[in-house]
Amino acid sequence: MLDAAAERLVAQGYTATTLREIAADIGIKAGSIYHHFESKEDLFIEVFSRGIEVMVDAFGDVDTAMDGCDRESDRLEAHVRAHLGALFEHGSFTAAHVTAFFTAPEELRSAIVPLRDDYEHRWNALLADVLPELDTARLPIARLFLFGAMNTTIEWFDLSGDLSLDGLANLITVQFLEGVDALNLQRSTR
Amino acid sequence: MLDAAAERLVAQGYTATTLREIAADIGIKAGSIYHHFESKEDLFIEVFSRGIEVMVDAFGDVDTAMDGCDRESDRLEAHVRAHLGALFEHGSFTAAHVTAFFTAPEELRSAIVPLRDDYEHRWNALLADVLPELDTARLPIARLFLFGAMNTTIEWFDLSGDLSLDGLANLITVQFLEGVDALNLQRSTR
DNA sequence: GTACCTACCTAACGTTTGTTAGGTTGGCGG
DNA sequence: CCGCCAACCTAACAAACGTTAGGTAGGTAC
Repeated sequence: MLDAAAERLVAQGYTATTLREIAADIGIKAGSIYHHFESKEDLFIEVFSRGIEVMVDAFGDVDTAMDGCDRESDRLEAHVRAHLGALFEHGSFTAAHVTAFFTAPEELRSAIVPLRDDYEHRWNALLADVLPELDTARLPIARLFLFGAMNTTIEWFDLSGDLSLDGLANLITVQFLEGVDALNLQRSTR
Repeated sequence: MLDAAAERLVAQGYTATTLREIAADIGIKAGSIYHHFESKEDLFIEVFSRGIEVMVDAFGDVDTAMDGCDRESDRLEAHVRAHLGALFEHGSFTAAHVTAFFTAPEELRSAIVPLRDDYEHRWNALLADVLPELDTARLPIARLFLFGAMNTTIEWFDLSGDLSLDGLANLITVQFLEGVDALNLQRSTR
């Protein structure tokens, strides 16, 4: 049911997604939803929360897996790959969060913001490690540029296309670190 | 009236924006809207179209103004500045387009897509000029990364903050061309 | 077997939505 | 002064929305 709600969110946004649709998707009636959640808002708070949860978990997994890694650029790329994985491989929760978060009412958003902030702080810390040369004042902006590149991929990237998620993560990382010309040098990825 | 509709779109998305709200914003009643547009869909097609129009015009202006420019990076930065200007300085049409386009129903979107494609082609041509070294197969991806960085600024950039639009355009451009470390070297902008 | 609980259903409620038919107003052209 | 038309209004319409009250089926506990 949360899955169905997340998928509808991605396709239609918050207001256009109706409880009757979600109920129909999983073969029950709209009223029955209220046995599990207090309201529409309550349901979608759970969906958005899981969206961040998936991201945070993926981030944590990479942190432990890459513990003894000395090449900082590889560590960054692994995290980029994990973020993209959360977007495309672990259900629609994260995708729903990224696409539909700003279509949700203000009260709902403010309940989610603390979780978002936590995730952003992790990225700030990571970037501070990977880019020790970078002026710390520019760090949040660098993160926002990177997030922009990563998150807008849901509007165009196709998992079944010629480019794999590994390849995409590699391209995003090298462009971010070394600039657009570095896209040439990369191994032709699949 | 189109302005009011665009502003509501930015704040609330397509479905959450009601004709009664728009009417109230400009001091008329909901039914009167139908004297100017055939339907809600019709009204928002016009809003989205103008959003692209503003971008395309801004792009064209820079093209003529930068005609005799020899530094390609300056030309790119001017176009980035123009795109950001369309987002933040010329009403809410472009902002509405970027934030709410995917919250609109499919039929409406497909009416707008040709205009979008035209604008994207102009950017592809520009990037091909600015980056002659770049493998043409990577060109659309480079554009998508750049668009990602530019368009997500509406979620965080504040015109009244410490960073000016000129400064932001400069930061985006150098990060795009030379990588994140180049953010350090830039003049501290205002 | 009785009590109970979870998971669902039916049927409606009040509200809001896009939309429409028909009426009113004010200004401009002749 | 008359006719006309654009711009607006009123008042309602059917449909769809989130939500709720009350009922039912099936399983588990004792």
